[in-house]
Amino acid sequence: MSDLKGDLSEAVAAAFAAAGLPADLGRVTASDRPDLADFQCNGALPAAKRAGLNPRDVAAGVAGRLAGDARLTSVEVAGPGFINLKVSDAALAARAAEVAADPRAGAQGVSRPRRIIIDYGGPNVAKPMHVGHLRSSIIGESLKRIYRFRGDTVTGDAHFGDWGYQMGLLIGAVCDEDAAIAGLVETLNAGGDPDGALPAAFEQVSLADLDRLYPLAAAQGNQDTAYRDRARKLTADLQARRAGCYLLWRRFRAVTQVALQRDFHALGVDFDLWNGESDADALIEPMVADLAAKGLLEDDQGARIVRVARESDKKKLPPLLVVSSEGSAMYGTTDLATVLDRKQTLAPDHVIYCVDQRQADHFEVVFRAAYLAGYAVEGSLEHAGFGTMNGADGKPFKTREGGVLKLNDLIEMTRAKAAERLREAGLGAELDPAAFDDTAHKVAIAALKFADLQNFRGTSYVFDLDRFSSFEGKTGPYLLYQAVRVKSLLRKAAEAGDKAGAIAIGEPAERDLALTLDAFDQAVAEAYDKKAPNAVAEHAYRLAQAFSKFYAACPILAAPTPAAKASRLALATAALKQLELALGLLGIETPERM
RNA sequence: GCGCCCGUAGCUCAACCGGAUAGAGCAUCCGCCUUCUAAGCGGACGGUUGCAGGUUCGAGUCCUGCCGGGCGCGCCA
Repeated sequence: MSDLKGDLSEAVAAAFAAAGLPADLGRVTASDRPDLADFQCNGALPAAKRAGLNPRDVAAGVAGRLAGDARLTSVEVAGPGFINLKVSDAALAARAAEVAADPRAGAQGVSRPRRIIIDYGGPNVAKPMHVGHLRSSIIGESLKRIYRFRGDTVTGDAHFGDWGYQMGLLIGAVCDEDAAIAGLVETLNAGGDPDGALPAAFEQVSLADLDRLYPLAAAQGNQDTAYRDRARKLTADLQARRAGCYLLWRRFRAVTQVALQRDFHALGVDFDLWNGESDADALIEPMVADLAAKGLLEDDQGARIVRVARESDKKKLPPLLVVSSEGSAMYGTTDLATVLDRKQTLAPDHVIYCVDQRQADHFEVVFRAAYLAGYAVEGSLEHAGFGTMNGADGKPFKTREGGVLKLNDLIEMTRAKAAERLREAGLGAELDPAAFDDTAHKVAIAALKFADLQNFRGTSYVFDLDRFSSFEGKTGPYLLYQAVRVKSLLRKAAEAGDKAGAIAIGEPAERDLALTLDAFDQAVAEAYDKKAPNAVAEHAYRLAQAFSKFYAACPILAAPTPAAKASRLALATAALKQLELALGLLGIETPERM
């Protein structure tokens, strides 16, 4: 089943071909001028250019061949050679009925499903998530759902940062602060069991400790060479699985995981794999040997590297640093090993890295090394970068106190506001406490996610607390509100025994709603192709808006005739289904009432 | 210094291979609840798309230069 736009494109393409013109120019799009037409085709302009003809004559020739199409009420040539199409109410009604009957609400799947991995470029161990982490999880989750919806087999991998220098820094910092721990680490390093039980002293280390110590240690490492060298050595010790470092690291990982799981769960973000950089560790040694065997590895300044620069590069890319002069695996090493690991375990057709745009160069280096080594097919690794979230001053977001706003605090803040708003609306008495909390949570998450996802992934944007916790206008709660109004309507209709029936289109608001329902497939396809969930967000908003206008203009339960009531109930039902599907693709859930 | 990205309404953001009159929300102002949830609907106001050239029948979109901002550039991740 294809949408009206697709059906009309076929008809217009056929008319182009019949007129001796390239059929691919017969592409139909939604009209830029809704006052003049429902759909348009601009293909006569380039066709005329190629053939050296007058574009209006070409357009008129094509229009003449479309005159008999029963779906069209008018075909007109306008401006320099646009072909304007108006579709009949009957054709719109038929399409709306298809959407109503389709579990996918009119959206098609891909013709050739692929195996996809989405790498969320996860947060680092030892650091609580702050608002900046919203983007990768929200965008990655939405992409995962969009790809899955279109028919691909998708694996989402958190890919935590848990295996680098920052771990060595933290081990050192914790030891400096607690002599007992320092002693234990030393003793265990000398000959303990890395897979043994955690010493009680290690259990005392909390996430708050790590959060407090990390920035201090990082700063110290930047200016103190001896401090840095010790951290590097501890990193190497950790990677060599010396028991003191390794067991302490396991504690770091555990306390971080608890907080991360809480935040991800609150956001409705779920990973199929909770892997981290450390999970690729076992592959590193054989991989290094393999790279050496393939002649890709060079010694340089005490480190071992793979050169990836090309003659054609505008900018000289640095090499991939595989083994540091300390013998440690680097960021790029684990990333490359992860590519290899995935090839062996999941054999993906395509991998999408949903990571901050600033890491574009890093990924280019890793991807090239992977292609050189034969760990991935050229072009199968893709960095879908996103922009940074800034404060009003254009710099990364900070609270008034100067610290970074923690994600959990943002969620709680927004949830409290949603609860207050729900109480004002009188739902405190109507819903039991559990349902009330659940609703407040859904409203808050919708507000946060939609505020982010309505922006194109690649743009950096200004984080504005008021906007993120706003419930009016182009916001998540507005979308939920429209869905909830339909649900309420359908409950009342069910009580009265009213049923949905054949769809008829008459009122302008009904036409607009039907046309908007038809545009869902295009929005999903665009989001898929461009890795841009904002296309779905935009469609969801337009649909909600079209429904709200329809709701205001066309009485449903009090429709003038039983047939009109049945038709409008069917339209409302279809709108709800598509809206909930679209919201689902954004990772937003709809409550029953609000 | 080299490279990448960005500059659109007072603010925050959109804009489908280059198409018609560049769209939303917020803010401001004016209307609409005795009828299905007013977290809503209707209307008004708001633009030389940073600047200057170029390509094109047609440029926010492509090319060149300039101005302004962000980011990256081998042992952090």
